[in-house]
Amino acid sequence: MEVVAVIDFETTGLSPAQGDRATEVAAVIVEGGRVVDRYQSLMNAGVRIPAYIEALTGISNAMIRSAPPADAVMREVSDFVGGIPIVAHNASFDARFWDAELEHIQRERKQDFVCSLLLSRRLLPLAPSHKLGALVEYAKLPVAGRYHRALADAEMAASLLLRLEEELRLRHRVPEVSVDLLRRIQRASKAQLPRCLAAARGG
DNA sequence: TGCCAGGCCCTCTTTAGGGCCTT
Repeated sequence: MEVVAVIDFETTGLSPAQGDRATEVAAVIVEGGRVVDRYQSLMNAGVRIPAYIEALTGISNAMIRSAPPADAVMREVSDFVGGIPIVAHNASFDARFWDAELEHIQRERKQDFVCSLLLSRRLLPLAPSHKLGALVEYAKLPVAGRYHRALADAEMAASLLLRLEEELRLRHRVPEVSVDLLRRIQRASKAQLPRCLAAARGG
């Protein structure tokens, strides 16, 4: 598989359209079946974190007060990721924040997102839940740290991505897994999936 | 004042509703 960046945001809520902002971002570069580089930073966007989200993530308002400005962090992380494909767990969420935070620094996204949640629903249909934590447990992946911290979640989503690649190679006998194949799989309906995989096998 | 996300997916569906995910 080509080089990809797996990213994760912690935020003040669910919707940038409602004024929510990022509080932490992490990106890990996956190449040759392993994580080869990492970026992580808290970020101060000047928006108060609700108490229940402080409890969820462990990221407090005090921690954010001493964090670097959100704009500076977004310049760094978007330079770090560059134009390579981005993977995230429930990518529609992270893509909305990625786009909204880039807009604050007058930048635009250069690539599409791949969603490990949609891929897991296709490729690990028997998992009792497709939450990141539940998939880590189901697939017996290493717990990389505290859930709901950006770097730990990005590392675990990267492990999940590699597990999905392995599933395609070993169970579905796909000789070469590409980002384009992942995009086709996440777009495919359950009924279309067998044909999609057969085409990827070369038959 | 009242409201408050959005996309995917399933089904007792398509003239719709509700659960799952992300924080």
